[in-house]
Amino acid sequence: MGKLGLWQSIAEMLLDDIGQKKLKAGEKLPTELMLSKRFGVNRHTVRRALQHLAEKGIVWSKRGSGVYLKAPPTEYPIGTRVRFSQNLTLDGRLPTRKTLTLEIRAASVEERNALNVVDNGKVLAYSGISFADGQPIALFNSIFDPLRFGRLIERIKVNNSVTKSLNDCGITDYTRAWTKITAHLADPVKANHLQINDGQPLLCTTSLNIAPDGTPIEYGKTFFSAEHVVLSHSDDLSYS
Amino acid sequence: MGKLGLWQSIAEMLLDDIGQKKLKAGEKLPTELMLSKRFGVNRHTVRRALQHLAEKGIVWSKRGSGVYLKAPPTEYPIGTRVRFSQNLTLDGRLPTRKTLTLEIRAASVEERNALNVVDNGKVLAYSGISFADGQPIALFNSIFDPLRFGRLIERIKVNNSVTKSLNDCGITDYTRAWTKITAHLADPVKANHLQINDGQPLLCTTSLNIAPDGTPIEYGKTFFSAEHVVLSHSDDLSYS
DNA sequence: TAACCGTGGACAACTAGACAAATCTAATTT
DNA sequence: AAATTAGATTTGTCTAGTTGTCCACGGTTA
Repeated sequence: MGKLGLWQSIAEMLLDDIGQKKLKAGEKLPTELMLSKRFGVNRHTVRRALQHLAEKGIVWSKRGSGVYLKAPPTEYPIGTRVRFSQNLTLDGRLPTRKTLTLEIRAASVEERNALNVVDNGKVLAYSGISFADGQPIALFNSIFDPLRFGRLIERIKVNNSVTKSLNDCGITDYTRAWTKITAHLADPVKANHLQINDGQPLLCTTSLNIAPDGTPIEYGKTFFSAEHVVLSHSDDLSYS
Repeated sequence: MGKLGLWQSIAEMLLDDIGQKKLKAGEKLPTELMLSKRFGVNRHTVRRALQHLAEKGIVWSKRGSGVYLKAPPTEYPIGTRVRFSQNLTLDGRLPTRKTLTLEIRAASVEERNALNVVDNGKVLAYSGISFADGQPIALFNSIFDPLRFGRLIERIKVNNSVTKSLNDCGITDYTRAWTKITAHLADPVKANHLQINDGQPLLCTTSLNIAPDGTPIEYGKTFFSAEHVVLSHSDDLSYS
C-alpha cells in the first residue's frame, strides 16, 4: 500500500464532507482559493483533487462560477408510452422542466420530412431542459404542426406539461411510433446546460409520437447526459 | 483542431440560425438577456459572440434597441449611365429612398465650382438615404441649379425619383461626366444613418451628371457603407 | 540523471453584479 | 389628436471574483 499523495488525501477529505451531508446535491463547494487555504496547499493541488472527483462524476465545475455537487444517475424507461413526468415519478424523482425556446419558426429539412404536414414551412418548436431532483438530465426539442396545435404555446406556458397541453388540444392519447438512439459528444453549450464537462457523451433519442389514428403529433430529439441517465426499454416495446 | 471557446460555439449557432433562415435580413435578434438564458451562459459571453458577428459585418447593434441582422453586400455599378433604381433592380434588390433635406440654400465653394452656373450663390440641395431591401446602403447629396430646376422640389416630393423628376423638367437624358472615388471613416451621424458602427469605412463618390449638350445638371456626393456595397464599373466606363 | 510531485505566478475565459445611456412603450396631459 | 411624461427595456461599460491553462522552478524519489 503506497503512500497517499497529497491530493488524494484532500480528495478523501472532500468525500468525507459530502458523505456527512455537509454538502447537499447541487450545492456549490468552497472556491479553490478557500480550499487551498484551508488545506494549506497550492491551488493546483486542490484542483488535482477536484479533477479526480469530477472524473468520478461526483462534482462538476463551471468556469467563472464554481464547483458544484452532482446528483446520482436516473433510470429513464423508453416504451410505447413515454411520459416524462410519469417516468421520473416512478423512479422516485421530482421532475422539473425549464423552457429555453417556445416559438413558431421556419422548419429545417429534417423536421419537414418528419412531420410531413407542414405547408408554409413553419413549425412550432419547444425546447428546454429536463431536471430530476434539480439535476439537469436532458435537453429536449419537440416539433409540432403549428396549424393543428397553434394553441399549444399558451397551453404549455400554463401547464408546463406536453401531455396535458396536448390533451387541451383534443389529443387524449398518443403513442411512440418509433425511437432511434444515437450517441454524440457534448458541445460546449450543451455541456453547460447539462452541467457536464465539454466532450462528455450524450445519449440522443430521435422519436415520433402519433395519435391513435396514425397521424404524426410530435417529432422530438432529446439529448440525455450519459452520466445521469440510463435508458431502459421494457418488453412491450413495439415498433409498428 | 481548435478547441472551441464557449462564445465561439454560440457565434456558430447564431450563424446556423441565420443560414437556416430562422432569422431574416433586417430582423431583430433576441435580446442579449434572452440569448444568455437560451444558451445558458452569462450575458457577457453572448456579447462576445455578438461582437464577433458585428466585426464580421453580419449584425449591427443599436444601444437601447437591440441587435439586428444586416443584409449581404450589394453590387453597385458605376458607368456613364448611373441610375439608382435601375442599378439595384438589376441586382435583384428592392430600392427605396428616404429624404433627409430638400431645400434651396447657399452654395459651398466646392458646389459653386462644380455647377459653375450659380449666380446668386444659391443651390437646390437634395439629400437622403438609399436602401436596398430595407438595408441602408448610402447617404446621397445632390446639388442642382435652382434657376433651371426650381420645379424639381415639388417633382421629387411626388416622384421620389431623380431621373423621373428631371424628365418632368425637360431633361430626357443625362450621362455621368466623371466620378471620383475616395474612402473615409464614418462619423457618428453618418454611422447612425447607415446603421453601422462609428469609424467604419465609407466609399465616397463625387460625380457630375451632364446633359447631352454638355451643360452640368447634377453635382452629387454619395457615401456608401463599405460593408454593404461593392462599387463596380463595366467596360464601357468612359471618362470624357 | 530522469521522472514525478507540489509550488508559484501570470494570464485567459467566464461568471456575477451594478450602473449608465439610449431606446421603446404606454399612459397621461394638453 | 398630438405632445409630454414616466416607467420599463435593452445595450454599453466597468469592477470584481472564479475556474482553466500555461510556463518555470525546486525538491524528492526511483
